Amino acid sequence: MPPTDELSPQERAAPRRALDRAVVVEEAIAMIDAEGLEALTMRSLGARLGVEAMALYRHVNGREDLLEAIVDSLVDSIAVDPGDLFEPADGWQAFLQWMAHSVRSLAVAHPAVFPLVATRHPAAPWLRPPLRSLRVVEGFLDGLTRRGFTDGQAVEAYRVFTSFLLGHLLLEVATLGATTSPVEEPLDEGGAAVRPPGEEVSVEDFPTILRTAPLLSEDHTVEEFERSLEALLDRLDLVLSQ
Amino acid sequence: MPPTDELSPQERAAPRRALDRAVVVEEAIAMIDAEGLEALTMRSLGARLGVEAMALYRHVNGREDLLEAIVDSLVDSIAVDPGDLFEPADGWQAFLQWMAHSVRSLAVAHPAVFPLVATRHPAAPWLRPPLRSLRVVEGFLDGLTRRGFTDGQAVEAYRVFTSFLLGHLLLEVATLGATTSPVEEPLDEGGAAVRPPGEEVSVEDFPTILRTAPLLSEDHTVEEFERSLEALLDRLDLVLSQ
DNA sequence: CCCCAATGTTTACGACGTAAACATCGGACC
DNA sequence: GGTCCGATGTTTACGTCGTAAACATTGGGG
Repeated sequence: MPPTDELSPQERAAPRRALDRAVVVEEAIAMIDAEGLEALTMRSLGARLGVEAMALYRHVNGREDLLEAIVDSLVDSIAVDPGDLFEPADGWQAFLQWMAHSVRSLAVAHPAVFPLVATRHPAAPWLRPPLRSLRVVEGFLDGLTRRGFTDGQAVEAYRVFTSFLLGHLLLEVATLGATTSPVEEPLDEGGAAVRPPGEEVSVEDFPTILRTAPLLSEDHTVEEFERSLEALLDRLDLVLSQ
Repeated sequence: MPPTDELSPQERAAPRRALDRAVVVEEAIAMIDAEGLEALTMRSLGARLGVEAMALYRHVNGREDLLEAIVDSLVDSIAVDPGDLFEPADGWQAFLQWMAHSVRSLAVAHPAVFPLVATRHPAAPWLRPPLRSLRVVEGFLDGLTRRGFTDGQAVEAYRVFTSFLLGHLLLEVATLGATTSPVEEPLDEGGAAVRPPGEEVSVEDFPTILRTAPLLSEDHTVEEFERSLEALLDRLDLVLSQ
């Protein structure tokens, strides 16, 4: 091979990568992870990539399209059963466990982006977050029907499964954001519409909360996820066997 | 009584109500219901109230505070067991059913606001959306402990209950938004980064989706909610009895 | 060699949230 | 009854946002 293949001058010194759609999206995700959703701005993302804001418009059709692409990118990283990893004989329970943990690891890896995945309107009304891509839904339904579910059962499982994932993971990333977030706000401030100190509400007025406070502040997100997943599988098992 | 008590001139002719925090918040909710979250602007809300944007700042500490107040207002409308409506003897199942439907009616009444309730960071990390007010949590925990739950069981029930409500209701309002929303976007547009027509992805490439499409597009949100709620109660029952 | 398509920049505009100074006005108090 | 004041709404202004449009640059193919 010819030696002309060496690094070109700007490849050596350039602190900025060549821009394309994938790079823009990837860097946007990294930025949200690092500084939060509200910090993602066309201008700031451009700056992060060493480029003016308008340069991004060559690769992305505006901010909305960028957010859409971010969501798509994350959802496409969900590992649906590869087919050769699990034999159908492994059972649908293992299959669903695998999928659940795949989605959960996505959420935990990008807690600040997950609310976007959860709340943006999907392309079709029957595409339910967080399993909101055709590829993933196809994999889900196919995986179940190949393991003995009827079409109706698979679709019903899709519905309860998405509800389960959405509820648990949204709450999990919320607590994650709370413990990691920049700083705890003082929650009070001299201002216009603040309550007069006489009628301030406080935890003191709620005896049951006060009593259970130590329990409430324990973090059980992980076990909770596992046990609720188990419960869901049990429930599906019951529905299947009748 | 003296006749000076009659309507003052501006009360007769004024199309705008007297402003205060409650009115501002109430009108903001109405506006979101009518035109969506992104249509809520300080300027537009002011216009709707017949007032300049800056007038709102007398009653609300900026946009963030307004959104917070909207969420608080909705959450405070959740009817927790009034205590005289249910006797403890009615059982915790009826109590939880009551609460679940109370929260659900809130979500259905304000589908465009509910995502706000679901995703905004609560005041404390253990305050889980959508049951994110001290009053509601106190009512929840007290209601259960007065019906035989231990503190630990009540707190665990709080966790699974919030996950359940969040997942189901967020998905329900999403479909509601999809069927009600202004207009279905064309989803494609001549533009920069559109796929070349050769490698367009389409539902046609996903046989299982294609086959189950009629099932997928059926709307079962109501029965799904009821049946999942039943399943959750059964599960709690099991945990209780052991 | 020249030209053009792709890529990034400059400039500009309107909408947004909000700080600050100003205007208005109805009741409390002497 | 006049005078002041606090509450409420308005005006003006600034910085930031998303983005349209025109322009500059540049590297590879005829």
